[in-house]
Amino acid sequence: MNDTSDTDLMAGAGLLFLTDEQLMKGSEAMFFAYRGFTADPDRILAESGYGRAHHRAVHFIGRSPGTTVNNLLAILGVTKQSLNRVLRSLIEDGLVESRVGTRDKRERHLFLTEEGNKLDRSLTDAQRARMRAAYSAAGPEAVQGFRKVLEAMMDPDMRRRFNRMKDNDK
Amino acid sequence: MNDTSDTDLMAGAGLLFLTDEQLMKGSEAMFFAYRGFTADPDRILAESGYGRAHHRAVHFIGRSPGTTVNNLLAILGVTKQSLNRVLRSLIEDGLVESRVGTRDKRERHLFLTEEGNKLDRSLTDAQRARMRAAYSAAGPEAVQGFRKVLEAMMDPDMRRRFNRMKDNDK
DNA sequence: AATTTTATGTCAGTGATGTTGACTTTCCAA
DNA sequence: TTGGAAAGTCAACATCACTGACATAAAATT
Repeated sequence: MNDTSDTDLMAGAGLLFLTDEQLMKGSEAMFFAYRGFTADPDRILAESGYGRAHHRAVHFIGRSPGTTVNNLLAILGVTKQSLNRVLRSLIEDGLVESRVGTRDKRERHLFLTEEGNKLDRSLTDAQRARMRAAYSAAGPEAVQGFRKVLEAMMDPDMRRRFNRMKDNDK
Repeated sequence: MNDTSDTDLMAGAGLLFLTDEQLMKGSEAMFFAYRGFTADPDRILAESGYGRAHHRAVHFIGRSPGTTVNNLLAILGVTKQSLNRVLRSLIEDGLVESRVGTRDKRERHLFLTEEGNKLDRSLTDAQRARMRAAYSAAGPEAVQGFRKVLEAMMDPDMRRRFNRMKDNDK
């Protein structure tokens, strides 16, 4: 049933020995790690009555103030109907401000209010703390490898977008 | 261990120089990478009329044949009501078999049927292909680091469980 | 033997998040 | 002026998660 084919052996500039078992463990590590990754923000969000979708919207608006709805849609990879529901609640609750574009009045530019910034900061702080702890535990070389693999795992479109988003280290 | 390799990332003994910006980029990389990570299985599942919850159940049953419902609950971190809905549909569709325990008749031991194995394989193959591609692109040292950071990012309970899962064939 | 705990299953209700489809309003640009 | 892009809205629906309440059976404990 279980093959131990020659796919275990990858030849090339860097020789890579990867068994199916190692790849499967990698997948599972990704699954469990992502759970840990979202655990702290989820707790904070639950208190505020928001979910992960709100977190993502707040995060990327805080990261790129004045971003348009369309841009946010592309980053988040959801439908405008789904995003609209989230944005509406954030705007109603006074966490996000939507300003009609000056150059193109069809566009809405999104900004965090002071209250929105407060939530953003508390979420970011929590997530940063976990990232920092994980990085510290794993060591500096591990961090480089971590980032390289994550980038390689993205869909090409998202990788391009990711690398265009802000100044890259490494 | 070797603390002298990346001076731009290292401070003294075990302390990392990590700017908030670097940590934030790490978080975003995690977010985008996870989207890529689930993209291929999601496509396959959509054709079969299943979701990620089914994927996870099928995966871990395939990985540990004979596992109990309770064990699966702990691994997946969902409520029994949520898991039950998923398991019921998988059993009804003939992908999973539930056998009453011999030693403890309260327990149900879960197994994949031939059809369940087929779905599991197609999902696993897709995810493995992406993992393999990402690993190849990132290089062998990166893979080590990737795994180390992911493990450090897990909640302690899950990390223990993850590391205990290695040879768990029951 | 009686009671409690454990393991599982089920029903009902709720909420967050996502989808498609159909439509309107606004407004830039050919 | 007309076509189409951008944004918003509404309806309907699916998935997946949650809580709470309850049922059943069997193991464990008293």
